Amino acid sequence: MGRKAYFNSEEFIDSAIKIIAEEGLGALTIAGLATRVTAPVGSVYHRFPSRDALVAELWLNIIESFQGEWLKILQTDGIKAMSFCMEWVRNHPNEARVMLLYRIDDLTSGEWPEDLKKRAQKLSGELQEGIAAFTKKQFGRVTKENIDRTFYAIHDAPMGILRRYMQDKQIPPRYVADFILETYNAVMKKAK
Amino acid sequence: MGRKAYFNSEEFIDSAIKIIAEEGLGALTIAGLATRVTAPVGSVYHRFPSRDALVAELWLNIIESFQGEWLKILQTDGIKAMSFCMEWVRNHPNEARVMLLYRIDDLTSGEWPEDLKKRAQKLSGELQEGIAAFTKKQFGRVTKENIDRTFYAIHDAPMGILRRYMQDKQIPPRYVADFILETYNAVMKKAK
DNA sequence: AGAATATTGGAATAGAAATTCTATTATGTC
DNA sequence: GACATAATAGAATTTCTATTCCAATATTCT
Repeated sequence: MGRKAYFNSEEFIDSAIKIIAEEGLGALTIAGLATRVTAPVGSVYHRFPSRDALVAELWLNIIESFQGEWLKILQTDGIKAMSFCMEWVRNHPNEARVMLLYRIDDLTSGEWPEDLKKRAQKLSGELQEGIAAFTKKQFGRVTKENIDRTFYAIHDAPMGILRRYMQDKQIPPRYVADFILETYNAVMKKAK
Repeated sequence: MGRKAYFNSEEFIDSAIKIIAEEGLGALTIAGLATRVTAPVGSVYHRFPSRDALVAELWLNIIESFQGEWLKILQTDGIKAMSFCMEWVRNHPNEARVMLLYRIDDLTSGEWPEDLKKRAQKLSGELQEGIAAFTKKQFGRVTKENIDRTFYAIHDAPMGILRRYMQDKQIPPRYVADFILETYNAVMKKAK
């Protein structure tokens, strides 16, 4: 019961992502967001308790969507996981920009609702586990150095180059996959 | 003539770098900075026309200091350039944190004094040139893909993994140099 | 129809930080 | 010692946004 909603959370989130992707984090103001959606600011606050909550939600949505699939693929095949990574960025330019150019610490002032914190911890835990599991499969022994090695080949190096294209507002060319793959082969082949 | 200065620009810059490195960009306020240096806010504005100018200056100082030396070494030896990169980060933890975790676009609102803009353009130009020159030496032919390849091996991949340690407020272990070197050898050996 | 309520609308408020402004205080010069 | 001026001091002001608040409006339920 009650009045029919003109605006929903998703709409606000999507527009917020676009604003950040196009004009940077500083450009994301509640008033600006409302204007973009042609909604009153009250409607934004009707959906989200605070700006921080909105941004945290936005961030978690992106990471959950990317990381969930990525880690699943990683369980079966490291090389496929890297291609996925490339293609995901090519297919989700706005989300990729937000994910690759901003760290959550700088997006918000850190005053999140409790449930969002839980989701963030879960994500972080799953990433650690996923990498650890893959390290075990690949090297047998799970040492700090081996984990770092895996993290580098699978995550840091790919994200490193993709970030540059995001910064230049470009879609990464397909040949970037070669660089990533060559790195993977060189770094992951020999156990330590 | 005139009164003796208690505070100088460098002092403000250094403290600002520490604040950003330790507590994040959001923690850098003029009042907070002044307090940290036990100076009045007026003295900050006596040295810098605006917060943006201060932050731009700080950023340019860091990049000029790192990139200048790095590019010089790169002219003679790619592998040495990578070791330098590692060591620089280990030796300048605060500066490295600022350099690796923040992009200048997000540090300031973009309203810089003209001379600072010039310095930024110069830096960017030198980086492009340095990479292009190295690409030429390495591959002969300077194609877009070859440049991207060099950029990746020399810059994106190393910075990618170093960023992760900066994020965790850790000093990167020396074995990271191995990963970077293995990447370099794998990616830079074959011309395209 | 009338009651209950979810939602819109948007003006008013609050708060935090940058910036300005006006003394005041040293320091070197004539 | 008086003058010019570079710098300190820090209170007052401005600005920019998040957030609050309350009235107006639809929509469903009984």
